[in-house]
Amino acid sequence: MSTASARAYDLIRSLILEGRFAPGERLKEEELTDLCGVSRTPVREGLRRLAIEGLVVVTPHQGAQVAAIGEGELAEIYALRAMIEGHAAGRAAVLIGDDDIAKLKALASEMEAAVAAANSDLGGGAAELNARFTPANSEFHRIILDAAMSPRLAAMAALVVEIPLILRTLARYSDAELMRSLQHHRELIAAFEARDEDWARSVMRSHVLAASHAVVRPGVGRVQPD
Amino acid sequence: MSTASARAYDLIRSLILEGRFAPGERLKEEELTDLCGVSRTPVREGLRRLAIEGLVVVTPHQGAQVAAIGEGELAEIYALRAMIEGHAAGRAAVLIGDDDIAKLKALASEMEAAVAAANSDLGGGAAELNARFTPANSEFHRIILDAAMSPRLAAMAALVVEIPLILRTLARYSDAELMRSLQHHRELIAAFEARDEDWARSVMRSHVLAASHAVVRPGVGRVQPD
DNA sequence: AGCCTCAAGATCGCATACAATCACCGAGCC
DNA sequence: GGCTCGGTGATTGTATGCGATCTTGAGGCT
Repeated sequence: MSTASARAYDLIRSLILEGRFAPGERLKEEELTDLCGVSRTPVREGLRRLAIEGLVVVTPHQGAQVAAIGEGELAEIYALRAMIEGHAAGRAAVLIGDDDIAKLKALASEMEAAVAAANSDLGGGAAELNARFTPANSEFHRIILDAAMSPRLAAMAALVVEIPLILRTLARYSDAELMRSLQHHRELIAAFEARDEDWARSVMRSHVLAASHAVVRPGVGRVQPD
Repeated sequence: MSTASARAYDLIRSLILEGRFAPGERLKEEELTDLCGVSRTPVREGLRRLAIEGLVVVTPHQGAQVAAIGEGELAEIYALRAMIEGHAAGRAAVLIGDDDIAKLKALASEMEAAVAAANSDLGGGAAELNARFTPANSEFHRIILDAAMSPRLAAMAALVVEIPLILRTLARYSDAELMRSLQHHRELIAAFEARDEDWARSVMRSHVLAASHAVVRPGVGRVQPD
């Protein structure tokens, strides 16, 4: 059995990423104690860990609150993400194995299918798209990150890949942007098969920066409607 | 008064960076309790934080041990550091204030003086050089990182700037390498005064990569003399 | 009316006690 | 003789109690 700390961490993290807590909302330790079914000690440990990962901010004697991020910060985060994931893709290009490439292909197909289903009138639309696309997309990026074989790089990525997820940004993508994203995935796979480090890095940078512009769009999709 | 957690964290971190603990050495919580003068709870918090920063590794039910890093990992860490600090220098070039530039100049002078003193026969040599140079150098890099005004970037930097310090790498620098390092500092300041983002990033990358080659030198300066 | 003071309640930080787990070691068995 | 299997000690993980600090609201003062 895993430790209670880990379970508390996972649960709180999931709740935040699912949007069950509003950005800026205060997280009281006793509340989380009830939710997690463990004592305050492991809850505190999980909270501190999340704080270092940037999902919550803790101020001494004031407790923790869900991180709230502004437009400017989001743009900066995407710039960092382009740098980190680009680097990872470059390393992955020379280190990745054929089995992982096969998995990436399957995930790319899954994402394409998800988009096709949503575009046909039968599909449920944005919600269903999100449900199918997002997990595959996350897995896609995770495989690349793991292939880079650098725990420190992975730790850095953790600092920037999850924040945008809080905002559940997918729904804002236009059709053209989604298509471009799918093409990036295929191009990335091609770069991996060619073992071309520069190509892979470049495509990944494009992929992330494109996503950035789909998300930090002035006046559209504000986090906190006012 | 600061919290006991913070003090425990600072103390353990200092001890590791000073080399009081050998890489790979196991850190028992009760030992640290005695050293820090606080209870196990804040010691544990500090340990977990250090684990995320990569200075120690903790395995469940097995406690913490000082991170031991190999040559390959070190090269990878320097590559990451070049990326991170290069990015930071680029941002800093457009954001830094004149007061910070003045501080950088003072620190550059201090480092030059330290090298000059060590090179003259009066100076105590490598040990004294280390004592004067290293703090000024750390402060130099810290100011640039702060000027970038990005807490996430700072968090990433924390993952890679401290590891090389465990190995106390300065003593291995040749005279030529030290001179080059000093020139990099001056060039960086020039790039800041010119507000040239690309120039600053490029110089910082050179600075870090040069340091990398001074450290990960095959067969020279092994961490654990055997 | 607005601001400051201050006390009560709530919450966090730390210390300590207890429970769970692991490593080490010796005895027994194949 | 080597291997496996419990027993024991040490160490970590978790829960809880107490003191410290912050927030909040009411009351009085300017």
